[in-house]
Amino acid sequence: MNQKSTSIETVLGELNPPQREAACHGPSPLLIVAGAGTGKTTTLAHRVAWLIHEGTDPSRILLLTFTRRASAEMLRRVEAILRQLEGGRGGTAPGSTRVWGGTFHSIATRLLRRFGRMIELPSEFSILDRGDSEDLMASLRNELGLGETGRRFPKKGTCAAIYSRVVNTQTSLREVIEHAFPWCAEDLDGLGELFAAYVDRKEVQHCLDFDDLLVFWEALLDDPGAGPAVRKLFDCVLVDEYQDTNRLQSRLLKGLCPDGVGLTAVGDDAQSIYSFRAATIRNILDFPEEHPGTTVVPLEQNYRSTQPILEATNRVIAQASQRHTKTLWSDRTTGERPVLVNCTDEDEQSDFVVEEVLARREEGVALKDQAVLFRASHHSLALEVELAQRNVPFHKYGGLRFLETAHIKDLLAFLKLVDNPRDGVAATRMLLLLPGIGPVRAGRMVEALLEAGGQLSAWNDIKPPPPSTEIWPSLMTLLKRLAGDDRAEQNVSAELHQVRQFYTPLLESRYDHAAARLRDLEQLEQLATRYNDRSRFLAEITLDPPSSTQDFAGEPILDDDFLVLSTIHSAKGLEWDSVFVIHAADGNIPSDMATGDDEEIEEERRLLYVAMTRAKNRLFVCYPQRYYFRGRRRSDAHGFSQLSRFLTEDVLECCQRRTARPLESDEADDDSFTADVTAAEIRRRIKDLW
DNA sequence: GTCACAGAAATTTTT
DNA sequence: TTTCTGTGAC
Repeated sequence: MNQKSTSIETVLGELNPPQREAACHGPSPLLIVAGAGTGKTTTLAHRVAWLIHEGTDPSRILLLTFTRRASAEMLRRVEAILRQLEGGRGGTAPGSTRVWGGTFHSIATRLLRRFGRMIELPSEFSILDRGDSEDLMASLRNELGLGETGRRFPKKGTCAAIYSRVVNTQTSLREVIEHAFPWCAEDLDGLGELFAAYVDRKEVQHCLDFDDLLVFWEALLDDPGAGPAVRKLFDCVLVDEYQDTNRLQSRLLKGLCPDGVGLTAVGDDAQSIYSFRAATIRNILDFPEEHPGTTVVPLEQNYRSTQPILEATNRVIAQASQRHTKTLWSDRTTGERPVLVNCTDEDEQSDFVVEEVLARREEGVALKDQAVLFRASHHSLALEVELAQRNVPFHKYGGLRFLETAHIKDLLAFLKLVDNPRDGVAATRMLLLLPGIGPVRAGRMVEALLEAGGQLSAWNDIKPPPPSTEIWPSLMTLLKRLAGDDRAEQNVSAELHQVRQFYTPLLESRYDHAAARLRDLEQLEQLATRYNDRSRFLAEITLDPPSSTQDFAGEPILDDDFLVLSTIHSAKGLEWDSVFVIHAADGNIPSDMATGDDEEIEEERRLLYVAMTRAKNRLFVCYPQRYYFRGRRRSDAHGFSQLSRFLTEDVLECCQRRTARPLESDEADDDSFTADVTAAEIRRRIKDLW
């Protein structure tokens, strides 16, 4: 006993006073306002460990995080602390804490599978990812004839975005359209009709989309039977990244902890960057009113960055209009000031980044400890080409996911259909792969399937169109084998293998670069070897898709070193020794797509703030002065850009300024370079004569 | 009904 | 560069 309390003291001794106050706070509601790099993860991990140490049953703790990766990291640290407390006397093996950890969506899935029946939801449901929702919207739009009004109807992606916003903000369709999608005002009625059909169809098909997971979780909490049962599961609920939750999510917390007892939220209003997903900064600002008796603990000591970097980032965020004021400070007072890098164009920017990254590596900073951050996924394309040419390994996070590529979705459609034969989205996708089957025929076949209550045998008597007569029986055999009872001992990977054998010839006739795509399929198969439960595999891969190609490769090789390329959104919560923010020009940050109103612009400011605060020791902010308009006839057409409006004089005072062009180049080099440009220019001008 | 091709249009961030 | 829409052949 005595020895144990000594060691908890030692463990807590690693924390500064506010961190410690937060970690050891009692059961009343707690809001930790944690600035960038202030040891938020450490504090939260210590809090969980402290709760367990104080006697809370780990399986009665719910830890909600933004990604599953964040959840895994947090639990790993909790376990490490617990092991420390036990003095290595065993007991806390990795993965043994049994804390409920995951994203809102994955926890929703678990709860709904278990309690869904109490609100008349089938426990066997499939999850539609964003692309699936869009596909369903598209086919319903055609069925309803909404595209035939002469004017063009909003695209499927826009429809899905509007729908999701309505659900997540819990406001009326009219309001959402007026505020966020004014150009769709004329389609108000059509959209209403479409959304009604969408809701009905999901019900018939036993499918839930991402938003449904949250909506039905709330329904569970509101239900007189299920609500208390769910609430009874948890003594403590902790939420990370609270600034990026939406109204619906805050209501879920209220439903879980109506009186706020056992509730902890952690976040930083200055880092709220997900309003496009209906996240609202109001959640964190209003938390104390929503949960009376809240203790607010601010964390302001930054352990990540040097003071010179913080000075610049503090000035970026100081211009924000509404925020919970806090000034971050660090006792790492020495260090280089951030560098503003002036590049003539994008190629020079890429050059600069590659050179500088390699120079850092020479100094002993591994590639893995360096990152290049950008606003939009395509901003890194030129850099990717340059890195590939110079054999610099890199991983890219964010942007188009592996799972969203057509061939992967094709392969998974077979499995999804077998898993839930009512899943019309999967069925349609699969059927369209067959020659001679188009949207009309596929629609009829799906209808027949649904009428038969999802019995695949409904297709036994189908007469396929001539081009598919040969392949049809083998498809039916495949589906029956996958759906058969003897599959109990089958690994998901083995199932995928069977599908792949059937699918390969279809893929080869349908897509270019078949070899590369087939490799992807093999990797997916590899990934699936860890799963024996098909439903779980499908749910997990949908809710938490592998975020980079490399994630497929299983265990990372230890000496594998690579540069990180990431969208700013995907960089949330992470940190690197050296950070390069590229394309810091107006139009990119803030994005031209997001300068509609002041709130959007404020969010773009926070985005730049998030990017810059990822850096520990070195920070480079690059901007190309000139952009070429690619693709069109005149290859020399270009425009000049302005430095991002958020990098004001005030901020620049804290920075060094540099040009990307190497200064050491002697005059001869300079001359030859100029001559080169001139020759190219002359050639272009000659071409322009035609 | 399906498919292949052509031309036009749009183009962020993600559970 | 991808995605959508329209057209015409089978």
